[in-house]
Order: sequence, then C-alpha cells, then structure tokens
Amino acid sequence: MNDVICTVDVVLLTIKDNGLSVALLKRDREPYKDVLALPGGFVHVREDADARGAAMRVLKEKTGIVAPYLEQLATFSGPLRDPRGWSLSIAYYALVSFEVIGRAGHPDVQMLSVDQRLELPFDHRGIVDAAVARLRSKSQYSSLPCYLAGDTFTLPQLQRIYEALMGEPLNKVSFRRKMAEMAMLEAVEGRMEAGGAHRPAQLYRLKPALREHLAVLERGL
Amino acid sequence: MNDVICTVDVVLLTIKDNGLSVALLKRDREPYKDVLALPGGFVHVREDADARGAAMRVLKEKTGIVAPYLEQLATFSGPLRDPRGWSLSIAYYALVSFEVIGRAGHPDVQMLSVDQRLELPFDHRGIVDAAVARLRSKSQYSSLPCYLAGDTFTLPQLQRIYEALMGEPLNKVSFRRKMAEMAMLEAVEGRMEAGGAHRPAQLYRLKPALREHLAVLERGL
DNA sequence: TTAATAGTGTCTGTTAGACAGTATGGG
DNA sequence: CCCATACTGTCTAACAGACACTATTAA
Repeated sequence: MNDVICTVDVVLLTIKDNGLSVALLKRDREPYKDVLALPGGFVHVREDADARGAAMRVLKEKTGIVAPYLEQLATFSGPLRDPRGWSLSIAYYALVSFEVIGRAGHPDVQMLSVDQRLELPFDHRGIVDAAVARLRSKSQYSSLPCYLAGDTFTLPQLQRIYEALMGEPLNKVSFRRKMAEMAMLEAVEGRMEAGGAHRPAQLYRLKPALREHLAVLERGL
Repeated sequence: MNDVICTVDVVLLTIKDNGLSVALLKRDREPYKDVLALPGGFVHVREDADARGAAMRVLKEKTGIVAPYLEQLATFSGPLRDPRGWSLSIAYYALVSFEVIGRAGHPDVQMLSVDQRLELPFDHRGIVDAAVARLRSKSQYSSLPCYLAGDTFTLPQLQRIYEALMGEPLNKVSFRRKMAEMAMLEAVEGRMEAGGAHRPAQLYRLKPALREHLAVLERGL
C-alpha cells in the first residue's frame, strides 16, 4: 500500500556576483548519473529524527555545510517525477554566505546563477523556482536576507543583498529606517570595513537572539 | 530502507459564530479509535496523482466536501508522531463557508472552535495551529478570507470575517479601499441582502478569474 | 419619523521617499 | 585640496485611520 520513495532535497542559495546562485552537484548514481542536480537523498528511518534532520544530514554529507538557516519549502510528489516510481521529496532551502561555501571547500559543488535557468533532472527546476520565490517573498518584510550576508557586514552590503533579491534599487534612508525598526542588528565596535578611498562603513552583526527566528516588519520595505 | 508511513491530513477551516472552527472526525480504527482527529489517510500510490490528489480524495471521502481552496501547509515527520512507526504526513488546509459543510451533511463531522484548544491525537494539535497561523498571516495581505465567505456576500460580512481572523476591529473606510485595490470583487446586480430594518448591503462575489489564484496587497490591511 | 446599518467625503496624523547636506577615509 | 562613499536632517507626497455626513430600508 505504501511503496512510496521518500527523499529530501535541499536548495542551497547564496549571493554571488550580486545575484542569487544555487548549489548543484553531479549525481553519483542512476537515474541521471553525472547530471547536475540538487543535493538530495533518501530519508533514513534509522538515523533521521525527522525530515529536517534528513535534510541537514544530506546537506552536510554532500556539501560539507551546516547552514545556519534551513527551512522547509514544500513537498513534491507524484508517479512521474522520479523514473523509479511514485516518489515524494520534502524540499528544504538553506541560506549561506558565499564565504561559507568556499570554506567548506567541496570541489564538486557548483554554484550556478538561478537566472541561468539551467535544465535540471526530476522536478528540480520547479523546486528551485519555488525556493527562489519563497525567499524573494519573505525578503520583502523580514530579516531573512541577513543569512546571505557573512557573520559581520555593513549596511551598504546588506542593502545590495536586499536589492539583488528584490530586483530593484531601494531608498537608502527608508532601508535604514526599516533595518532599525526590525531592531535585529548590533554594531561591531572598533572595526570598520577597509577598502576604498572613502569613509569606511560601520560593521554590524545579527543580534544573537535573532540567530534562530526572523524579525518581521509590520509593513514591507 | 524506506519503510515510511506516508499519510495526508487536512485541516478544514470555516467561520462559525464569528470565530474559526476546524473539522474533526472520530477515528474509525486504531490507533486512537473513536478519538476526534483531523480527516486523514494513507497516500494511495495506485489512485492518487500526487499528495494533493490524496488530500482531495481523503477530504471528499471523510466529509463529502470538495473545497474550492486547498493549499499545502507543511510536512510533519518523525518516529514518535504515530505509534505505528516512523511516519510522515503531508498536511493541507482547506477553506469553506459554513453553509458548504451543512450542505455536505456528513453527521460525523464536528466543527470545533480552534480557540477551544482541544487535545488531539498524533501531532494534530500542532498541525491545526500551523494552519491557523498560516491563514491568519496570509489574511493580512491577501484575498484568502474570501474563501470562507459564501458564493455571494456583502462587504460588512466580509469585514466581519477579516476581523475574526485578525482578532481586532478594522477601519471601515480603509477596509473598503483595500478591497477595491485588490480588484477581486464584482457586484451581483439586483440582489441585496435582506434582513434588518436598515439599508441593505450590496452583494458581491469573487471575480471568476480569481477563483484559482489569490489577489495580494502591496501593503497589508 | 425613528432606528439601524450601508456607504462616502474629507481631514489629519503617520509613513515613505527625494534631496541635499555633513562626515570621514584615501590619494 | 579633491573625490568617493557613509551617514543624517528635513521637506514633501502618499497613505491610513478618524469622523461625520448622506442613503436606504423596516417598523
């Protein structure tokens, strides 16, 4: 009655070159061997405390990354999405800064722009699209994009991330008012961003209390 | 490797007595026989086109209702939620007007206020809470609550539904401005609400084009 | 005519964005 | 000094909510 193939897939997103990129790996077995696909795998009833645990395990095994933000996206199912039979995938999306991917140093992981619209096996194209839509939607009224920044970042850097997600330039004064309204950042004393021939920007980090749950705005950006 | 119990559960919500109520049924088999629980059942690989199809089938079988709005909520999983073993439930939520439940006429279906916080078997209490939170959240900026009204309704009726969901009175002028902004309603000619010793209200219905997808607001209510 | 609710015009306080100014680094 | 970018003060336009007024029915 219940011969359902149960898997998890993870859409690992980051900001690279001012645009969203997704982590893909060449599959190491059939079906679609050697084709670029999302990191995914079977749910292991013996090891996994739940589907989220399976997603964390799969992400760690395939990319070496323990993502600070991992949220369930949706479940995709049906008889046709996997040639092996009626299958079901609980999809998660994870957000990390580009540095974290570099530090993990898995050479198999390829970061491809989501705008490139590469064809993907299974229904992975639809899963990626859903993750990007969810991220863009939540970015309009929450602190979610902070997880795409590094541990510390400046307000101009953070604004560039928001702008990349929203696809339009934002008003600087309004943006800063909103960030203050969410009350999620704390200044990192002493250290400023070096770099250009101009005034350096204040560094911030997410308040430790907000490492787990998002800050949200009454009205969007 | 994949001995996962795959089920769907449906949170059928309606507005009754100016408050949210959820449809519950006495379970007809073990575990938790005769205990009130969400309508749910196994995914049938032979019949169901996907998990959504399973949810529609289960809802129809157990309550006689074909809901105009049925959306995936989340997937709940783990070894402890079902005494039979490591299980997974893809939860959906559906919205209908109270009349539709009456017309379906299934005497086993009980509508209980979500505020009553009745204890439920499995993790059904958490599933109901998640559905209510999702509905309340989406109500702040979309036409979603219209599915809780009947086929035709007046603006005062619709405002009362929004107010029941938001838990606070809304400004009449602003509410009407927002409904106009969403451009989702069309007046039903000729017919007005009868009833009281006062001016009758204009009847509206959802525009046919919006029967499938929601209208959303740039800024919330 | 009165009571009761439907629907609308308008005023005002709040909020968001434009603009322009000051601040502070490197060259 | 100049230039570039960070940051901030302030004006204005858009928006949301309060209030009051008109409209329309039954009794």
